[in-house]
Amino acid sequence: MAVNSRFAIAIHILTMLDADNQSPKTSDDLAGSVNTNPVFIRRIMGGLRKAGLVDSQPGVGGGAYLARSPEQINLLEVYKAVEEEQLFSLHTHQPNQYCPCGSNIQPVLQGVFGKAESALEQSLAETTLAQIKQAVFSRAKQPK
Amino acid sequence: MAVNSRFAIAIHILTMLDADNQSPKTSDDLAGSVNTNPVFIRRIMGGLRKAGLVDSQPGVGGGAYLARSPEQINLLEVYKAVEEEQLFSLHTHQPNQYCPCGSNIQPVLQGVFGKAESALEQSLAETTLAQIKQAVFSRAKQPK
DNA sequence: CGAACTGTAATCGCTTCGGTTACGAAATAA
DNA sequence: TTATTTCGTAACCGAAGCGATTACAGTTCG
Repeated sequence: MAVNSRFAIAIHILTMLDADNQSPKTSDDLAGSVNTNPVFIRRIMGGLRKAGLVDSQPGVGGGAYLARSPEQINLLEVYKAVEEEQLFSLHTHQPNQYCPCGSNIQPVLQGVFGKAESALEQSLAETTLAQIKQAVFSRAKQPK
Repeated sequence: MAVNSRFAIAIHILTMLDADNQSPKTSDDLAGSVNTNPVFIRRIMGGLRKAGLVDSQPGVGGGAYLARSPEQINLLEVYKAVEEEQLFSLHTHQPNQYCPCGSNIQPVLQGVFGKAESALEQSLAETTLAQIKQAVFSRAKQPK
């Protein structure tokens, strides 16, 4: 597991909010569907809120709800909301600068890694939250 | 850092081997350029050997060398030689099967994650080891 | 006010990562 | 044959990240 589970959980959460945007969902409700604890949900929600994807309200009857229409949320935004670091690691220690290879390989790696990461991100950008909900609930209606 | 540094190190190693394929390179030589320890190099070499990208020989004058021409090695092969797991993690615990969302979201996620991972892999497949060497050593010849 | 929420900090056990030591096997040199 | 060099692999260590859990202050509603 290279990319942690927060991304998958975030999509799960947003799909739940999209499925019924009439009343806010508590972190307890969501944790019940994800099968984890409410604090983990609220931590992920923090990133989603900073990114402007959800809002939430404390107090009785409070909870989280989508801040935008699901057609206007794509998976790349969700990804960036919960994953900050760049995908590929370079060397943990700086390579030998007296070696012609060691002193020049890192910029070259940055180039190919950046290109590959862009390809991944573009793929994620092609799917919206609305499409996810549609896929999930059309599966739900089918007989197993 | 999501994808560990082994991938970057593997490319570094292979570039070193490509730069001079006349005599085998010891894990000590390579560790000196990467700036790490020889055991770590040999561990990575194990994956590259299993994938048929390098061969190695023990004993005096031994070491590692490319098993194929650098034009016939692309970065996707290197990636798969050193990274086994799939890129995106799903839920750590199975989601609630009594929730219509929880019981259907994982296959949907598999779909979009697989598509994104394929886009990344295709991008990696477009670059060969020969191109990496060319980029590194054309940089090395330029004045800083 | 009291109950039901959120937001966040602190801590814990587990796993992975990379560094290190150790040692047996293979190949060459003398 | 013996000594030396090198690989291959296992074992262990410390550091870091992940997700679970407890705790608690702040906010909102009835």
